[in-house]
Amino acid sequence: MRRIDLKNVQAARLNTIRYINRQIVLNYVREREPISRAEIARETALQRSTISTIVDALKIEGLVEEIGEGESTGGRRPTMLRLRMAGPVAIGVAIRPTRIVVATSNLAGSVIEQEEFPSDPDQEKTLQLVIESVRKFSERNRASIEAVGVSLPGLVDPATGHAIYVPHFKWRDLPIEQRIAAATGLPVTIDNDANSVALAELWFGRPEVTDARDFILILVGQGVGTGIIIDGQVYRGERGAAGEFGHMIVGAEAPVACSCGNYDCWEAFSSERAALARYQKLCEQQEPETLTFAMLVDRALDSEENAKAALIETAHYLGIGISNLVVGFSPEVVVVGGEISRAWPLIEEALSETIERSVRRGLPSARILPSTLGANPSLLGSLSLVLASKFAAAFAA
Amino acid sequence: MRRIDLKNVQAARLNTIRYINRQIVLNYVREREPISRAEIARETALQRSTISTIVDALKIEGLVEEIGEGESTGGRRPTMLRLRMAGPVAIGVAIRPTRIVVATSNLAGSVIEQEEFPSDPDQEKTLQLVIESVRKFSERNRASIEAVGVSLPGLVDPATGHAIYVPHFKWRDLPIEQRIAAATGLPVTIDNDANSVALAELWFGRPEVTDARDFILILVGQGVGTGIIIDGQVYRGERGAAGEFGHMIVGAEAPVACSCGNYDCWEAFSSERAALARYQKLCEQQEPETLTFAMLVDRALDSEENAKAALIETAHYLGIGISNLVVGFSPEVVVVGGEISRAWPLIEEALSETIERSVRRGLPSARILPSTLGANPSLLGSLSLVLASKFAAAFAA
DNA sequence: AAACTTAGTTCGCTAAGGCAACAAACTAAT
DNA sequence: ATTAGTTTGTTGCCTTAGCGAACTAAGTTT
Repeated sequence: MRRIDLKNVQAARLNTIRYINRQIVLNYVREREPISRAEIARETALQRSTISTIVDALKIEGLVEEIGEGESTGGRRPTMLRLRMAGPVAIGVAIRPTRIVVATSNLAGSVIEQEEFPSDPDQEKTLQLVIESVRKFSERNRASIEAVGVSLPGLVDPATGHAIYVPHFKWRDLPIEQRIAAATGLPVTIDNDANSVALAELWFGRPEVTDARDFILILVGQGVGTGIIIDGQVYRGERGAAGEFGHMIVGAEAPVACSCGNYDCWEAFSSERAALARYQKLCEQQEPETLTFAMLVDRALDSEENAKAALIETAHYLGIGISNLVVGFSPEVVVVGGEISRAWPLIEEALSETIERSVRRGLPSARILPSTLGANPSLLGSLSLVLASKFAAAFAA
Repeated sequence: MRRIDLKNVQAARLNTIRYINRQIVLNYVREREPISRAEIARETALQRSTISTIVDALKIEGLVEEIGEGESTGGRRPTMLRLRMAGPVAIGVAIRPTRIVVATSNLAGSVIEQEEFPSDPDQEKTLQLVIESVRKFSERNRASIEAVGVSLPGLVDPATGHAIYVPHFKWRDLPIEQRIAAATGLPVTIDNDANSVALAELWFGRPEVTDARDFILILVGQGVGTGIIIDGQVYRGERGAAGEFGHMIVGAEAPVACSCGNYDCWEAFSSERAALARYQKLCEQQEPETLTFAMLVDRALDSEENAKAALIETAHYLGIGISNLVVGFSPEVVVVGGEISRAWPLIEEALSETIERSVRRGLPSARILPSTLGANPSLLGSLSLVLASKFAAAFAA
C-alpha cells in the first residue's frame, strides 16, 4: 500500500514480469538452498515450466548451480540448486580509522582473499593504497569481479558518491566513488559504515535479524553510528541525514569530546574512546596511550575489575540512547555491533536494564542482540553494498 | 533496493504488468488532471496504444472520465481526462471522543453528504448509531459505495480489525471492523486516527506534503498522536506500536494526567486538555467546565492574554517532542494537525524556537507546517483509508 | 492549398506465464 | 517381480499485454 512516486516510477514492460520472477527465484535459491525447481514452483505458485526457464537463465548467468539430487518423497528425485559458490564476484573496501581492509567474496558473501594495511595521514596516499589494492584483486580475477563496495566512517552521500565529511581523515566533499571507479574501471558503490553494516545484518545476519523487516543497528567504534532498516531497506531520511543519532543529546560532561567537538552527544558517552577514557581514569596510574579498545575488552573478559567497570558504564549510556530509539521506531530487533559485542556477557545486563526503564504500558519491547558478523563487520558491510544490489528488488512503485 | 520478503511476495503473473501500468496511469490522471492520453504516453514512455487500452478499461470501471478537448500544440487537439467526480464511492467514519462524523465522498476525496452526532457512553449504543448511519448512506447510494473507512482515537490493529484499546470509550479488543462489515455487508478498514490523518495528508494534503516521501504528522486532540510516513507508506513498526510517541517522557509534573495515567508523557504536556488546564490555572477565577478547546483558540485569536499564554506554553512542549522526532527521522516535513493549527500565527514562533535548539551542525532541519485538511481531518483520514487503497501500489516485493 | 504536427485507433508481432501432456525416475503394494 | 501411483522436469500450444508501424482525424504553419 505504497503511494506511487510518479517522478521515479518505471512503467512495467514485457520483460518486467520476467525480471520480478527472476529476482524471486534467485532469492529462494539464496535463502532456502538447497532447493529444487519443483519446490520453488510450489511456493511461488508459478508453473514448473516457468521456474525451469528462469533457472536455466540463472545458470547461464553464473548465479545458480546444480548440486546433485535430493531425497525422493515418493517419486523422481529432485535436482537441488544453490548459489554458485566458486569465483569472486565482489570487492569490498572497509575504510576504518586506523586500518583498511580490502577483500574479495563470492555470491554468498564468503571472503575469498583479504588484505589489510594501515591508513596514511595523507588523503591522497590513503586513496592510492586503496586503489592499488582494488586493482590488484581485480586484475587477479579478470572478468569475474563485477563491482566494488566501499564503507566509510563518516557522512556519505551515496547518490553523488561523495564523502561529505569523514572526521578521522578530515576528508571533506571527496568524490571517492568516481576516483576509484575511474582508476579501476569498475562500478563503485559507497556508503556510511553503519548503513553498510546494517545492510550486512539484513542480508547475512542471524535469522532473527534477517527475518525482521524493521530493525536498528548500533555500530560502536571510534564514534557511534546507527543504521536503520525499514521495510527491508536502508532508511536515509532527507539528504541521508537519518542515522546521525550519534549526536543525540543524552547528558553533559562526557568523558571525551564527540567527533563534532561537543561533550553532550551520545557518541561522547558511548564510543570506544569514551570507554578507554573511563578506564584510564579508573586506573589512575597512567596506562600507556597505545592501549586499544580490543585490549580493554580482553582485560575485562579476564575479569579485571577496572576494565569491567569501564565497559559496564559505557554500556549504561549505550542503553540510554537505544531506549530512545526503541520508543521511536518500535523495531523488532536492535543489533549492537563493533568490538564491544565480544564483551556481551558483561554488558548485556547493563543494556537491558536501561531499556526496560523505557518500556511503557504494554508496548512491545525490542530484542537487543549482539552482532554475529564476526571480527570485521564493516568489511562484510562493504561487500553487501555490491551483493545486496544483485538480490534486492529494484522494481515497481 | 528492497530486500524481497519471501513470506509475503507475490510472483508476477501475466496480468501483473497490466495492473502495474493501470495504477500508474490512474495516478497520472489523479495528480495531473486534466491530462491527455498522449501526455501520459510521453511521461511513462509507454505506447499511445497501450495507454488507450488502459484508459478504456478505467472508463468502463467508472474511475476516469473525459472532459472535452484541450488546446492544440500544433496538431489535433487532445482529449482531456480526469477522475470521475460524480457519485459517492466511499463512506468515512471519524469516531472522536465527543462527536462522531459519518460522510460519503467521491474519488477525489470531496465530501458529498455528511452527518454528525454525539457518541453515547454505552459501547453498544455508539456502535449501533454508527452502523445505522453507515447503512443509511449505503442504501441511499446502492451499488456505487465500495467500502467504509473508520478512524479511532486509540490503539488499533488494522491487520485483525480490532480496536485494541480506545481510552475515551474504554473499548478493549473490540472487533469493530467485523461488526460493521457484518451489519452493512460492505468491506471495512479501520485505523488509528493519527495514521489515518497522516494518510490523508499524504494523498490530499498540500503539495509540500504530498510530494514528500517521508514525513511525520502530529495530531493534537484530547491526546497527542503521531503518524509516520516513510517511503510513501504508513510506518507501523512491530505490532503497530510505532506512533505511540505520545508516551515519550519529556518532563515531570504535567498539568494533566496522560490517558495512560502518568504525568510525565508528552501527551500530558501538549494535548488540548493540557492547554485547557493551563488556561484554567492562569484565570484563577473558575472558568466553567464546559469550556472547549475550540473556544480557547477563539479567545486566543481575540488576543486574550491568558488564552494566548496557555497556547504558547503548550506549543513549547509540543516543540520539544517534535525536535526529538526530527533528530531521529530526519523527515522532510512535520505536519501539525488538530484544532490548534487554527492558532498557527500564535504558536509558530514557540514551535520553531524549540526545534532550532536541536538543529545540530549542518544536519537538515525539517519544515514545520500546519495541516491544511480543514475542520475535520480525521474524517478525511477515514475516507483516505478507502481511497488510498484504490490508488496505491499493492504490488511487487 | 500544401506541408507539417499531434492525437488517437487498428492490427499484426513478440515475450512470457498458463496449462496439459509426457517421459524419467522413484516408492510401495500385491 | 510386477503393477500402480508419485514426483520431477521438459515440451509444445494457448493467452495476455506491451511494441511498433500504419492510418485516420483534426489541428497549425507557410
